[in-house]
Amino acid sequence: MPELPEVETVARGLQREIAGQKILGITLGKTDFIDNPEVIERELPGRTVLRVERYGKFMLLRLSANHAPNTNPEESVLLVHLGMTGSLGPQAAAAPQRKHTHVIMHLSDGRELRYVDPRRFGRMAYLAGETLQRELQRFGADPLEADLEEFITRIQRRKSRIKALLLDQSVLRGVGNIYADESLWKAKIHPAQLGSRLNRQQLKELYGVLQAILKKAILLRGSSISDFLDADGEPGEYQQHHRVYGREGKPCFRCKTTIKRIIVAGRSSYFCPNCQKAPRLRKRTRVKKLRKKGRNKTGRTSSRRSS
DNA sequence: CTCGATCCCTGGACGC
DNA sequence: TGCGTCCAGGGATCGA
Repeated sequence: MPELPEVETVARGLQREIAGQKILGITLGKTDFIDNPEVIERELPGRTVLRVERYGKFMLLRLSANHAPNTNPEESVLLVHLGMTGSLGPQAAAAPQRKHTHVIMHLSDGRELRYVDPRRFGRMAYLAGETLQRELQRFGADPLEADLEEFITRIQRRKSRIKALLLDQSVLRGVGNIYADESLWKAKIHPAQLGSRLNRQQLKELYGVLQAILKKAILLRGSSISDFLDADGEPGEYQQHHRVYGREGKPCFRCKTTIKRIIVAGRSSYFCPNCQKAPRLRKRTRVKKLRKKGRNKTGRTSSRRSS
């Protein structure tokens, strides 16, 4: 599942491999994950891939201006999200086509840039100008670029569970389930803790470990679980450094307590119940009080319906 | 604003 | 061997 380090790895590989290549033509398979397939077919041919960047979990293929008739003349972008199972990489034109190959870009050096995605949870879109700017503005800060103060502000101004905040791409762009759990374990913060209840020291710690973990993972070219491969078809190695993710039932690396899995924000969350203390829940206290006094001031203390 | 539920989709794990 | 069932999960959407 490509998150920030995996996408960074693929983007760097593509930058090295295909920057400068001209897209001569494009062949589409299934297109239900593409915002505007007909625009892609019209706009991409004739453009050169100037460079490849990462933006959160997206890759931005910066494209040259186009001078073909009836096309957008400005520089523009092909936005690619790998979803859960997507991959994007150059192949020899003669290489056998993998199942679930949905986009083939024919490059000027004879190779093909192929997008393969069995589940089609990915996304592809051709964007330019104002539309592109608006799209990019939907996302929060890059965790490797944000300074400590911005990180703290972004977490504290929302009142959600910290796990949900780390996964929310409008808060921070690029963090997914693996690196959220790994960071929370390292910082000894329970995933269900409210972000607004974390103190400055905890947030400083979380900020530091998140950056360190992401940087280390990038050095190791990401985590290859399920079937992640980089642009060269090579697996990453960071999965060997996971401390909690996917380790339900196994001993905590710090204290040997059995790692547990719960659902937070609709996602599996692995944590150590000893190192990462559960937040105090205090939601039912009002109900208790009312019951003790024998009355029902709000009329909502029971879930029973009157009709 | 935030929550949970639901959907998208396929392959892999598992049970019989 | 071959079915059926369940599940994973990033993100969009919807109703509460």
